[in-house]
Amino acid sequence: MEDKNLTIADIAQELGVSKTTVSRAISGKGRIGEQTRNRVLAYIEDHHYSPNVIAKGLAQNKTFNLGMVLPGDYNIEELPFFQKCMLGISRAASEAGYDVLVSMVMPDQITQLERAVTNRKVDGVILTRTLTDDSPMRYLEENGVPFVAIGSTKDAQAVQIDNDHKNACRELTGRLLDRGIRKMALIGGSENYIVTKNRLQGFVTAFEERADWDGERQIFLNVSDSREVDRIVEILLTDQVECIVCMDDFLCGCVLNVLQQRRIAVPKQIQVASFYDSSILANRIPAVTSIRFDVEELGRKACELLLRMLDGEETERCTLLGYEVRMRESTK
Amino acid sequence: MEDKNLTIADIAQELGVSKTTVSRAISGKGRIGEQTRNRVLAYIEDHHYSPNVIAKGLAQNKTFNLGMVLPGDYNIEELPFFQKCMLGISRAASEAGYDVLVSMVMPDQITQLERAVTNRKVDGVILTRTLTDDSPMRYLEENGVPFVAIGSTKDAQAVQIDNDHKNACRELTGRLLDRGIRKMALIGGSENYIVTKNRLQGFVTAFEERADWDGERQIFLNVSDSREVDRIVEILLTDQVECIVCMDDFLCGCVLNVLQQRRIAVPKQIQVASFYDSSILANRIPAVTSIRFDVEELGRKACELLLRMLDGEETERCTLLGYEVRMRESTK
DNA sequence: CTGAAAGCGCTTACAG
DNA sequence: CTGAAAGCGCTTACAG
Repeated sequence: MEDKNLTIADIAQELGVSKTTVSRAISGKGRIGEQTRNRVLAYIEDHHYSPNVIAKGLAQNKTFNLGMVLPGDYNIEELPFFQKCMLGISRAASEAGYDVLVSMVMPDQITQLERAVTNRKVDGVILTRTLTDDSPMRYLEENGVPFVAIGSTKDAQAVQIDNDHKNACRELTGRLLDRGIRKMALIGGSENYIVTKNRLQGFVTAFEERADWDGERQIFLNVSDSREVDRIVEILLTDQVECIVCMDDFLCGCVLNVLQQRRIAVPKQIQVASFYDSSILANRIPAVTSIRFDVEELGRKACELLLRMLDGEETERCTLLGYEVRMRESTK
Repeated sequence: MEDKNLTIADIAQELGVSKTTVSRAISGKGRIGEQTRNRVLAYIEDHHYSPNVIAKGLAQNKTFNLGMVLPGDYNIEELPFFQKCMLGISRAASEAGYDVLVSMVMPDQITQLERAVTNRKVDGVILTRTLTDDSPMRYLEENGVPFVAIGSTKDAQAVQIDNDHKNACRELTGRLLDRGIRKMALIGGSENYIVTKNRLQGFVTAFEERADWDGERQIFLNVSDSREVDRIVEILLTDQVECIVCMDDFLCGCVLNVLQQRRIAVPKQIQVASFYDSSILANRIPAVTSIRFDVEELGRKACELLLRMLDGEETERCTLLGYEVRMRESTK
C-alpha cells in the first residue's frame, strides 16, 4: 500500500528542493516558507510517504520505543491488571508516536530488560509491578534509564504512580464497620508488596476513626496458599467472625472456595469482601463486594508521565489515582 | 555500568585498525586475522562495548524487533493463554537477539499494528488470535509483511501453528464415551473462530469412530453469554443429559456457575468437561476434566518459525503441536 | 527562507 | 588479511 521505499531524498529531488527543506517541512522545526512547506506536505500526502523512524532515531539518538516490564511469574488473578495496564500504556504511547517493547522478568532474572537497555532499544521504561527490593528498578537507576513505577515504592527517587489503595481500603472497611460488624478479620498476602502495607494502613485507620467501635478484629498477613487459608477460615468460623476482608482476589478466591467446600453460605453465615477487584470475582455468585480501580487509566497516566519526563519536563514524584467502592451481595 | 558511548570508531582508533576490521571481528563475517579478531574481541570484552543495534539495523535494513499482535478485547479466561504465549515468544525472541513490540488491536481498529508496520519498527509479526475474517492478517498480507499466525486459518498462504485441537477433542470425547456415557451435550462458542470448527470436528469424529454407540447427543454453538447457558442447562437437565462438554473455559465457567446456583452436584448429578484448560478451572472444586496445551511452547515455536522465515528459510505451512488429556473429578 | 555538508553508528562492496 | 569510502535515511548547526 504505502510506497515503502520513498525517502526524503526522493522527495527533495522530485520537488527540486533540498533534503533539509523536506525535513523541516515534516518536522515543523526551523524556518520554512509557507508555500514550500505546503508543497512538500501535499507531495507526502499524495505519495503516502512515511518517514523511517529508525533513521530519525539514529540521528536524534532516540528510539521512540518505551519499555514495559512485565513479570513472568504471576497469579491468574493478577493478569487482568497487567492486561489493562498494557492497553492503557500502549494506547497512550501510540498516540504520542511511540511503540511499546515488552521485557518479561523473573524474580531472579532480568536479562530481557538488560538486553533492551544495553541495546538502546528504549528511551524509557515503565515498571508494572514493584517489590520492596526491586531488581529491575535498581538496574534502571544504576544505568540512569528514565522510568516510572506503577505501584508504590519506598524509593525516594523513583517517579511512581498508583491508585489510592490506602484510602480505598479505609473507606471500604469503614462502610463495613458502619453496618454494624462486630467481628472482622483481614487476610493479606506478602508484606514484600508495599501495597500490602498500604492496604493494611487503610484498614487500621478505619478502626481508629471509630473510637467507639468495640469488637474484635483479627489480622493474618503473608498468607500465600489455599491450605493456609483453609486453616485460617476454620479459626474464623470457630470464633464466629462476621466478615472476612481479603487483601486481593487470589486470596478471596481461596476463601470463597473453602467456604463453598464447607457449605458455609455467603453472605448469610459469613460476609466476604475484597480489597481489589479484578472482575473475576464480579462474576462469582454471589458477587463480591470490593474496590474498583481504573487500571487502563493507570497505565495511560503512567505512560504520559514517562513521556513528559523524556521531554525533559519536571514531574511530580508521586501520583495517586482514585478508586470506587462497590458494595455487592457478598456483604448483604 | 556499560560505557554507553563507546562506538566502533573509538575501538578502531584505540586499536589502530579500521572500523571495517572491528565490524568484521564483531559480526564474524568476512575474512579477518585470528590475531586481530582476538585483539578486538578482548578490547570489547574489557570495555563492555555493546553495539548500537539501531545503527546496525539502519545499515542492514532490519530492526531486530518482532511485532506481537494482542487483542484488546478478550475474556478473562483467555488471558492466561496470551500471557503464556507472550512469555514463550519473548524468550525465543530474546535468545535470538530480537525484542518484542506489542500492538493491541480491536476488532474494528488496527492502527497500532499499522503504525508499527509503516514506521518500519518490526521485521515480522506474530498473530496470537486468528478469526475467520482476520483484518490484521489481511493487512499484513497486503503489505507483504512476514508473519506467522498462532491458531488456525483457512488462509492458504499464511504460515500457521496451533495445537492439535481436533485430535485432542476427539480423544477426550472418546474417553468420555468409553466410560459409558449415553447422553452427551456440547456447548460451543462463536463459529467465527476456526478453532471452534476444529473442536467440533474432533467431537463428531469420536462418535463416528464408535459405530456401536447408541445414545443421544446435542450440540449448541455460538453461545456467548451466561443467560444463554442458563437456558441451555435447563433443557439439558430436563433431558437428563449425563455429561456436558464445553468448548472453552469461559463457557465452562458459566455452566459451573449455573449448576451451582441450581444446586446440581458435579459430577454426581451431571458431569462436566472442558475442551480447554486455562488452569482457571483446575482450581475449581471439583477440578474440571479438560485438555492441556503447552502454550509457552506454542509461543516459542511460533517465534522460531518466524525467525526462520526472516532468515529466508522455507518453512512448513502448517504446524500442529501436541496436547494432553486430563481427567479430573468433574467426570467421576 | 533555503541549502551544502557533516554527522548519528553501523555495514559492505570494492580494491589492494 | 585489511582499509578507504560510500551508503542506510534522517537531523542540524552553519552559512548565505
